[in-house]
Amino acid sequence: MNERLPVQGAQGDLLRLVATGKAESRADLARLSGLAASSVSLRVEELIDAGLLAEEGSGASRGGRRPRRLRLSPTAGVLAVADLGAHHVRLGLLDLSGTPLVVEERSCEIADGPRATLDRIADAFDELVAAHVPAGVPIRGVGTGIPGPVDPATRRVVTPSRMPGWNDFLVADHLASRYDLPILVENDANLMAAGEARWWPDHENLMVVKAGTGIGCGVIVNGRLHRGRGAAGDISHVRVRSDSSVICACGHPDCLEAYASGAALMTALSEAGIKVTRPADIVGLVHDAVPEATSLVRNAGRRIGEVLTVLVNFFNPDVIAVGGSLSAAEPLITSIRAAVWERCLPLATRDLEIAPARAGRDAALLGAGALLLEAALTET
Amino acid sequence: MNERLPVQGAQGDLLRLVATGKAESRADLARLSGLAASSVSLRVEELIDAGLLAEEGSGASRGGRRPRRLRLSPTAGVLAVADLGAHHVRLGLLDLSGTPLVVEERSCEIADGPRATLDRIADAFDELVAAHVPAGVPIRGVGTGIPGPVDPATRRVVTPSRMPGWNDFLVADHLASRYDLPILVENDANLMAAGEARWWPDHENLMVVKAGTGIGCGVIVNGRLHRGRGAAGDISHVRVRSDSSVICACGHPDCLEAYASGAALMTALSEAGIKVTRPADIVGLVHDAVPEATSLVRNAGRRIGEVLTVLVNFFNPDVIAVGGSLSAAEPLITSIRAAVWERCLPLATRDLEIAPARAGRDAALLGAGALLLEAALTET
DNA sequence: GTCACTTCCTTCGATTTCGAAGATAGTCCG
DNA sequence: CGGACTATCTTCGAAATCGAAGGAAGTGAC
Repeated sequence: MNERLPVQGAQGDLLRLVATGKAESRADLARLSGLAASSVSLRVEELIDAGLLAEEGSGASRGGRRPRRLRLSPTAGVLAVADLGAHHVRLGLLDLSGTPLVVEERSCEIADGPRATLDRIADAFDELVAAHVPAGVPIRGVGTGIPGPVDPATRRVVTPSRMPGWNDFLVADHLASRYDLPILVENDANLMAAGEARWWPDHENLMVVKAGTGIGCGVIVNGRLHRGRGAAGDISHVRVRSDSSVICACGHPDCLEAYASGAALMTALSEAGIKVTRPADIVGLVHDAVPEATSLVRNAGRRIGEVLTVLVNFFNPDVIAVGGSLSAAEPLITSIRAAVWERCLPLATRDLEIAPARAGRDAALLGAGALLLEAALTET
Repeated sequence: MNERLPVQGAQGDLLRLVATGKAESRADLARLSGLAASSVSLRVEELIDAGLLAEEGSGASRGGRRPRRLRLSPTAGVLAVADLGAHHVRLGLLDLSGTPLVVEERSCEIADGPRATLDRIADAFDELVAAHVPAGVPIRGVGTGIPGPVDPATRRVVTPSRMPGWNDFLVADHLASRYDLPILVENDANLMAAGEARWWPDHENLMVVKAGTGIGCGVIVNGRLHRGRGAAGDISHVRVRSDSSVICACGHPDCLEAYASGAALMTALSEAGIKVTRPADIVGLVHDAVPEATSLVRNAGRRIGEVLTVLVNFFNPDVIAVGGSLSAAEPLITSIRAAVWERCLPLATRDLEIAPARAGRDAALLGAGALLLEAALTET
């Protein structure tokens, strides 16, 4: 039921191109892969025989013979992916092209420790597979997002805050003891960035900011996730310019998170006598034009924007995609834009897009799918 | 006399591995290139026949037969490289492995405009070639560094400050009219980063800070220069936290450059009645333990370090190499280190090295050589 | 409809690349 | 100094890849 993908050599590249939607025909594959058309035909033949690809009707003509459209076979396999939060886990099954077959959310206390939590996720995977995957369709990979830093070398959780019992835990090894498959363990903001990247196909350098309870950020460089030492993309503990002085949970004064995160805004609102329980409530207040909320969100956007100016000058991204529950509040993005436009170098902002994230709520799951496909295709 | 490198297919990879010093024998090449040992032998044979590689004695044994050492043939060709400053140009000839054959500095006013300046460089190249290159050894590429932003797509100079007449000038095209060869035009800090990268062979992610009259920075991601839209790496116009308010030449208040550049330090020293004419003079004052100078340098280091904290958290480099004339002042690097260690996330600084640049004065020329070799090997 | 043209895909001989086996040339140790 | 071992490099048949040519299946103009 669980098998590694039986691909070798150039087959992997071709399968990837079809799975990511970049190629739909043998001709596309020849153009994009650099292989000779004849070699492509041979490999595609093998992939069809292996049950990984399928021919399905024909595509639109580009002025000549219509291409025979290639698709991933529905029996090619599924990926089991999860995104772990503090009090719940979002999980689902994807086909190899990253399309969700089923997604659901379950409650789950991360404070219960890694073993209990991961077993809970694995049990949920088993249930979903039993309910939604026909017999004979194998699982090809298992992945999960973690709300804390993950060392890319050892794939263990390192110095997480609010995750008691997880420090130095070898998440990948524990999952590997249950699944003999490619295993992905990655920071949740990084997964979100990887998922978002698919929606910006012609853009090589992205920053994806997640504005929710905390402030996360993932970076795509040259189309690939930049991990650094595992903390890459962190912007929440940058010092902001401020008159007063607030000590952040990390011990340093005046972190961005202490001023502009959903948690900080909720504290400020409740001090003003306005009751909110989730960051999404703030969006509602902004839509209802509650002045305190709008002003707070605008302020948060300006602060985030000011931090981004440094990074835009340095990194010159093509796109800054803003996601997370707070991103639905329009003033947030508007004021981020204003701060960046005002202060950055013209060359850096010339073609820069600052826009709401496109991938939606399942961004992290989609990102896990994208990275898992990559892992399944290269590690053979 | 000027010819493109006659390499095709896998030959390029092999030549690059030898030129960059990563491989010295056929066995090295087989290991590093992923090709079969037999294929490597065939290609090497061709490269030797083409006069690009040469066999030279044998290397050290690793417990078995000694390898036959491969070297670039001295007749393989030379690269002509320059690094343009405001009032002078440093230029030289390198062999294909990036070793300087001759380097010299000439005065040259960038304000004379692009045509006069570039022709002056090209004339200098011709003189150097006539004097130092035996007949029959071809030029394989021409490159120059520019003290301003270069659009990587069109390779034209964009919105430079202090370079009258250069805006939108197509530097590469102008050089191409004189040399039918691979042409490189790149920002000088980027070249310096590319040159420095060779001295940190096992490090994939570098920031190279150039602390001189101005403050430049180049970024190496995954071993390759990150260009962004042409301004990537800029850190000089980041806003710093400050009580007073200084307007920078760029029009914005409190840019890092206005506080921590060599130019700013010189202004502050002369206001204190201490006369200096070049940033290097400041280093002398620090060595002589002049308290005003030491204090200023320490302050500048702290400010630069504070900006770097943001970038270290975000980018997680393996190394920050500090070069430029000011970097010879020890307190500069010490205080950069202190600021970064204090404020950054532990995961980001765990194995981070902050060290003086290793490539020396010719870093930019070496970088130009490295990038030109790349261009000469891939563009065929 | 037919003719010129374009794109898609396959066939087939030529070329390149591979990999196993072997020749070559060392080291290390008793 | 001889034998076991290791690493380097080459030889040669097998397998993969290529590219030119051609068939298949369209579009668009007249």
